[in-house]
Parts: sequence; C-alpha cells; structure tokens
Amino acid sequence: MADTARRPEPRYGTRPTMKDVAARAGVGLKTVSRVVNAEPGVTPDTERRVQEAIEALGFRRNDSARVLRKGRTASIGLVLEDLADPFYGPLNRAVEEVARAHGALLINGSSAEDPDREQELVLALCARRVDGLIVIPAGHDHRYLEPEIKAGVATVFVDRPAGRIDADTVLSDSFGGARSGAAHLIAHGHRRIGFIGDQPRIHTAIERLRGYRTAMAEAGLEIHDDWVSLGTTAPERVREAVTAMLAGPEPVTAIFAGNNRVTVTAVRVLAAHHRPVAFVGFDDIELADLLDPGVTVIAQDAATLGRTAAERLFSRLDGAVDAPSRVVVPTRLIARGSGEIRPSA
Amino acid sequence: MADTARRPEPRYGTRPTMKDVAARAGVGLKTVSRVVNAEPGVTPDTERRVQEAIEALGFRRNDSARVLRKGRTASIGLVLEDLADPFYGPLNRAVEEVARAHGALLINGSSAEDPDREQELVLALCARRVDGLIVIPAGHDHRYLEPEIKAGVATVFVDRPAGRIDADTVLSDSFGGARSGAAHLIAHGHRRIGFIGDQPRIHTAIERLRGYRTAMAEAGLEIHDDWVSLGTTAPERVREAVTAMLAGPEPVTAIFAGNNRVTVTAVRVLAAHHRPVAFVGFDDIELADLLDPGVTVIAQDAATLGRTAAERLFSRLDGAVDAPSRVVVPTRLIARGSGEIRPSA
DNA sequence: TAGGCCCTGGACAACGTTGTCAGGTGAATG
DNA sequence: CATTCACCTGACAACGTTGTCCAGGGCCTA
Repeated sequence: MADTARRPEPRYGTRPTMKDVAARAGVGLKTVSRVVNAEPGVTPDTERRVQEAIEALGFRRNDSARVLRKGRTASIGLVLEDLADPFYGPLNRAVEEVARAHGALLINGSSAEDPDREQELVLALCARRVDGLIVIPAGHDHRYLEPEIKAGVATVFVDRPAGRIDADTVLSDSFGGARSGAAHLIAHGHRRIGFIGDQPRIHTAIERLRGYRTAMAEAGLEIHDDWVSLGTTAPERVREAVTAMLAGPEPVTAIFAGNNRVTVTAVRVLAAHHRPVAFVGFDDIELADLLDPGVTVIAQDAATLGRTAAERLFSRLDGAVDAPSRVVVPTRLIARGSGEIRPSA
Repeated sequence: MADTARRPEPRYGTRPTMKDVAARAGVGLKTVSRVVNAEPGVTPDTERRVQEAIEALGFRRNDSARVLRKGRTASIGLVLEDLADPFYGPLNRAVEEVARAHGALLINGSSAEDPDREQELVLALCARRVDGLIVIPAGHDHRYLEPEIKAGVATVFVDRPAGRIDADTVLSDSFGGARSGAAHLIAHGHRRIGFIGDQPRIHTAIERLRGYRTAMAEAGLEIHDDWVSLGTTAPERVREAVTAMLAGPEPVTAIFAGNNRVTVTAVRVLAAHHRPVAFVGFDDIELADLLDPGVTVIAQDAATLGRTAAERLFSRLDGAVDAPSRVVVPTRLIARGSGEIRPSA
C-alpha cells in the first residue's frame, strides 16, 4: 500500500513494451517477440499466457523499432499533385489497392504543383524509409533522387516523366489522345479550332499541345496565335481565354480543352454563349453525359495508370532489375454530342 | 588495388549512416547529429566539413531511428471511407494543409466501408506510432482504440461519430440539412416525396432519414413505406428504387437523395423520365449548375470539416486536455432549379 | 537406464539516432 | 604566467525490436 509509485503498470501516456509484456507473462523477451510475430517454437500454454498479457496491457508492437531492426518498412509513398483533383482519386485508390494486396501501407501527400514542395515531400518519405515511391512529378529535375534510388528505394513516375534521371514511367497517351481529339473536330468540318492548355512547364500540357498541332498540320490547317492559350487553369483565366477566342472577326468554331479543370470552366462559358461551339475535353468529367449537349472527351484511365505504376513498383521491390521501362496507357474518345457539332459559320 | 573490397564507400543498397558521415568528415558521431539537426555549438568550419561529407555520401537521416529515440513521429493518420469519392478530396486536402502547417506528414488509407479493414488500418497506423488519428469511421465499435488513446494517440472522428467511446467529433449537420431539403420540397407544394438513402448502419444515412421524416411530420404529411429506400448506393439499385417510386397509382412527385452517389444516378434516371420530377440531393456535385434543370442540393463543407478536425487534433497534440467536443458544421441549401419544380399531378 | 536429439525459452548484441555528461582547447582575465 | 570560463567536441547509454546462439529439459531409442 505504501509504494504504488513503483510503477506496477506502465504510466499513462507510456506504452507497454515487449519487456513489460514479458515481465507480466513471466517469460523472456524473445518469447514475446515470437508470439507477436507468430513464429514457431512456443508452447500453446506459453502462448496463451503471453496473449493474455498483451491483451491486459494493450500492447502494440512499435513498428519504428521493428523497421530499424529489419530495414524494410512495408510502406510506399505516393506524391501527387493535388489530392482534391478528382482525376487523382481513382489513381490513388488503385495504388492503395495494390499496396494493400502486397501488405504495404500507403503514405501520401500532394505537391500542389510546386517542385520544391515535391522534393521536400519525397525526401521526407525517404527519411521515413519507405520501400518505394510513386511520384506524379511537379518539377523537372529529379537528380536529387539519385542517392535514394542507389540506396534501393524503388521509384516509379506516373502521369508525367521524370526529369534528368532514368526511371520507370507510366504515362497516358497525351499526344495521341489530343491528336485524335483535334482530328475528331476537324473531321466534323472545323477549320478554326482553339486550344486551351495547362502551364507549358507541365509535360502533359506540352504533349497535348503537340497532338493538337500535329492533327492540324496533318489536315493542312494553319494555327492562328490567338487560338492557343497556355497558362494556369484558374477559372477566370480560362474564361477570358475562351471569350477571346470566340470574339473577333474570325472566331474559332471549336475548342479543345487540355484538362478537366479547363473543361469544366470552358463548358460553363460555352453554355452561356449565344452560338453553339463544338467542344472536346481531355479527361472525362462526371455527369458529362447529362449535359446538353453531352460533353465529348478524351478519357484517361486513371485507375489503370495507378495500378500499372504500383505493380511495376512492387515487381521492383520483389527484385526485378531490368532497365527502366516506359508504359503508355491509351486514351479513349467518348463522343457525346459536343464534339460532333458542325461549324455554324 | 588489391583490396577495394574493404568497402571504402558504403555498398550499393546500403545507406550511409551518421557514423559513415562522421568517419568521412573526421569528426564525432554527435557532431554530425548536431549539424543535421541544426543544433547550436558547431564551428562554421566543422559544419562545412560535415555538410560536404553528407553531400558526398548522399546521407539522409533515418527517421525510424529518430522516432524510436524521440517518441514523436510528426505524422498523423487519416482513415477515410473511399479515396475515390470526390467528397473526400477537399477534406483530405484540408487535413493535409493543416498537417503541413504543423510540420507533420499525413498517412492515409481507406476502409472501403469495412469495419474490419478500418480497425486493421487504424492499428497499423498506431503501430507506426502516428501522433494522431483522424478517422471517418466505418464501424460502430471503437473500443479497440482505448489503449491507443490512453497511450496518448490523439483521435478525432469526422463525418460520422465514434462508436462506444467518447472522442472528439466533427460532423456535418445531416439532420438539419435533410430536414431543410425536404421542407424545401414541401414548400414548393409536394406531398408525396421519396427518400433514397445509404445503408442504415451508416450514421449520416440515419440522420438524413430522420431529417426527412421530421420535415414530413412537421408538415403533417404521412410517409408511405414505398417512398423510402435504404441500402447500398450501387447504381442499379438506386435506379430500381427511383423507378419504383415513380410507378404505381400514387407516384412521388419529388425525390430527396441521401448522398452524392445516389444523386448522380437519380439525376440520370430523372433526366430520362417522361414527366418532370422535383429533386434535391445531399452533397454538391460538380457541374450541378449546368444541368437542365440545375440540381438543387444541400451542400456540405468538406474542407471545413477536414480543417476543423485537423485543428482539433493538433490542439490536442499541443496539450489541450478538455473534454471531448462535438462540432457540427452547418450545411447550405443551393437552389438551382430541380428542387423548385412544382408537382405536376 | 544411459545417451543423444529435438524442442522450447532466454541472454545478448545490434539496428541508427539523440540526450547526457565530461573532456579539451582557446581566449580573456587577474 | 596561472586561472577561469566559455565554447566546442565526442564517448556512452538508451530507445524497442529482432537475429543469433546457447542452455536446459523431455522423450525416444538402444
């Protein structure tokens, strides 16, 4: 009764360790470890005693210590551009499914399209000793990853290629998709087609622009400077761009949008426009089929993108040592009406 | 030339440690630690030598070891229901912003609405020794968290309340929102109003149903059994439910949808229906304003939900010890047309 | 009954970092 | 010139776990 202070039980705010469990069960430390890890060589009776002690103390293995000892963390990191962008939801989920199937935990964060933040995040994940990384890059120089890769951190880039290093990459066919999208509009009689894309430092933005340019060139069409707008995808800016293209003496009769954020704004502007304008967007958007007209899009398969990247990552972790590969996932044109409008002028 | 094997540099696949850095810089281990952690008491010259060695070796601190020593991980876990659900995107992002502002990493995973998976995930995060947890619960019994909370893991529940334990909670006003949504339809002359909700084991589904019932009762309206459908939100099932409500001798003239997944399916069905039916959905959806008619919704503020929860979490981590609180975030009715249609029969 | 084998359990070191503390060097002061 | 003091630096233990290795005891066989 005198000295309850001699900590008979771990104090509040302190976690029990295997040592505590061992003491309570009256066994050795290693025996507890064996029970916790379901290793063979423990009598059923001993195991029961240990289990009871674990239960009673609320013991939970400290994985930090475990990692320190074992070297592997059974976790992978996913760095994406914007957690709130609906395009990344299915990708994120696909990666998580694969990670889960391999018994790994997924740690993720978003770079907000800022190269410094991307690097900071990636290095923080490396300091946590993730086994592998899946990165949707914001920057263009990933040499900072060299020591990590050399140290055995498997790395796969998705959606955009790595900069200045050679690494596994999984991409959507931005060029081909954009080309077929623009060709679709051309096939429906359009000659003056506008393009609104993301910032030119983003790889997919450049590729999509290139696809548009190629389709136009293949049809022998010139592109007026005023028809192309690249920059941030902030709604007001897109709104201005669309409005500008539709004004003037020679307005465009069709618009091709370079990504989903541009699409939603462009569709809003076009809905309010006095004359029908043909439209094709890159990336599918929810409810696109219910609008009037339905929105024709070049759909990317975000889930396949994520799944493919994650599987590549785990094959690396399982020991694959072949040269870095580049996988291109095809896109699909979904005609819903907006892309099939014929020029009115 | 004889024994290059005496590993002059760390081998491939092995990471340099502070010891390696110390050896190369010709200083003590602790000095390296001081430089890495920007602790005071190192000569500029010594610091430079250490920095060079770090650079040359590509050293990166092992945070697992650090955590083991320090006890805190500077990371929090977020367990949500479905990473691909657009509703959780902004929530996820808001949490990440707050975490980042506090210098913490965010680890997340989704439970896929499976209580066992939720528990598994939460405990895995605890084993990683996250400092805190934000949980969108799938299950109804969170007593398994008691040892964790006792051990000092701050825990906040969002979107749905915790089961059988007392914990901080941040909720949307599901009851009030649903009540005002149903009241809105009643105010526009509807008497026969259908409700399609999620599975009744989900708290928000029950609250929304209760809000609907309350509004009906307050208006002195009876609810026919056939007007209420609760269950999975799989498209075919919702489709059937809507179709059933619109058939028969006394079809509903308005429908209230219990969440965003129900809304998108219901809107599709109603668009194909021969007679206009009033509609209000819980949760906003993108492009709702562009549909014809625009979709009237009860909008939740997912970002505020996430931000509030994260801030509560960090105030706990900073030492707040007051009783668990329950915050209710108000919803907002956004009238866009579909909810203002008057009954046609 | 004795010898040997297998099975179980435990002592100990190591993983890479940080906190503690003591030693050592140089400048400033008496 | 001796002493004090401040400041830098490094040796050492500890965090909680797992791998290695050895000891002891029970059981089977000759």
